[in-house]
Amino acid sequence: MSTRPPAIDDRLLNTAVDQFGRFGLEGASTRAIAAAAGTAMSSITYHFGGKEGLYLAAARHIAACIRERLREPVSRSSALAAADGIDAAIDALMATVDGFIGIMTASESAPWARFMVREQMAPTAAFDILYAEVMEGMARHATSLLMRIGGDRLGEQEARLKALAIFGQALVFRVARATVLRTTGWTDITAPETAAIRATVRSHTIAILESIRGDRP
Amino acid sequence: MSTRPPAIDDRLLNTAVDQFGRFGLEGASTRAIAAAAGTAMSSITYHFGGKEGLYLAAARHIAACIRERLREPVSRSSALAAADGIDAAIDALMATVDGFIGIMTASESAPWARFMVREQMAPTAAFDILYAEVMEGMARHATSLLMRIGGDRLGEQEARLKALAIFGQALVFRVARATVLRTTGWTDITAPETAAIRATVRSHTIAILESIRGDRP
DNA sequence: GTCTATAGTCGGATAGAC
DNA sequence: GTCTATCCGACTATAGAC
Repeated sequence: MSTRPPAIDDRLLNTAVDQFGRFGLEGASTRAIAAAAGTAMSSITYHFGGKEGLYLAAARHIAACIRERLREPVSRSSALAAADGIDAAIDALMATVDGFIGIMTASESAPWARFMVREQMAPTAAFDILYAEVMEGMARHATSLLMRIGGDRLGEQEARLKALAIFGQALVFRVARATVLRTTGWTDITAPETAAIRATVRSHTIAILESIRGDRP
Repeated sequence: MSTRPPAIDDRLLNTAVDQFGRFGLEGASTRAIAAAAGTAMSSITYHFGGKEGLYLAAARHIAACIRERLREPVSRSSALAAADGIDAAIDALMATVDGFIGIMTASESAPWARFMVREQMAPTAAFDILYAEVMEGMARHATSLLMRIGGDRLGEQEARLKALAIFGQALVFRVARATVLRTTGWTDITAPETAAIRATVRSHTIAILESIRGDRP
């Protein structure tokens, strides 16, 4: 069985992520989504039960795409984290941050991000899906690594805030994309720009982690 | 002249920022905005020429609010930056970051952020207004301070990326608010939570700036 | 499963009363 | 300046042909 002709519900999901991300649940129109997916509007009713069902399915679709994209960095990070010692924890955290930078700079994440940020700032039931499937795991993983690095000098809540701030350094390059392009003069973020971002965020993160390590009494 | 009863166009602007931020330009309805502002829909036509005019006016309104809120931190930072030396530049940058954290944690920035992030990820003419009035100045200011701190070891483009990443640490606490609340267990971000965020971002930023200073040959 | 046709609601713009 | 009344297009949902 070839995978060439995408099933109609797959095409609906992809266009739904795009349109809902741009215009929101009430702003997007099922007419436009169906038309862009090359089908009739009533297909949405048939496959997803209606507009809201399609919206939640779009959230699950995004979560699955991100998990797929994170699979390799996460397993590499976990392998590194299996070793003992603070250096292993640092390497593991850097691998996770690298994976996150990869997503934030990839062009495919643009529609995901529009959808997700909307949910972050005005959450609906879709946020529960996204949090449980994507954010929670990353936050837990990064927090536990930071606590290993910080030892007993670092409380769990402090570690959580540090993890959020560290990821924020990469998040800005997706979420404030228009400002990034204007200030840098870039027209797009491709391989060389990603390398520059990676170098910046890596050096910052190393500086932050060294300062945690250096905080020992 | 008292300022007590807000003029109808002021009420329209505030509700417009909220509704456009939540639902976008096409998702929000002028009927709903007018109703929430306590007036007739045709007032929007009269005062702003239509839906699009109101949208651009909302962007200008946000820019004015943010500039007002940044006035004091910016002048403090500029005063600190007037002194010679790297330490003065570091103090000035920290003051700017502090001001930015203040906005990102303030509850009043929630509607501004919804509107602005939407423009960042799918820019319209409103982004030109926001960039020119708000982002450009902050980016330039922070970049020039970073170049003073880095000396000739730091290129302008590097400094720009560093500025973006540093601000990203604070941005995440507004833009990924739902995730922040879930992972920390907080129900809101008020004074004590802001203090914790401030401590985290300050310590990270100092570590980053020290690493730049330490990069000298 | 996918389509067309239809019903009922709500959208923005505009004209005109006051 | 602010309101009400009206126009017409676009929306979601649903019924039913094939």
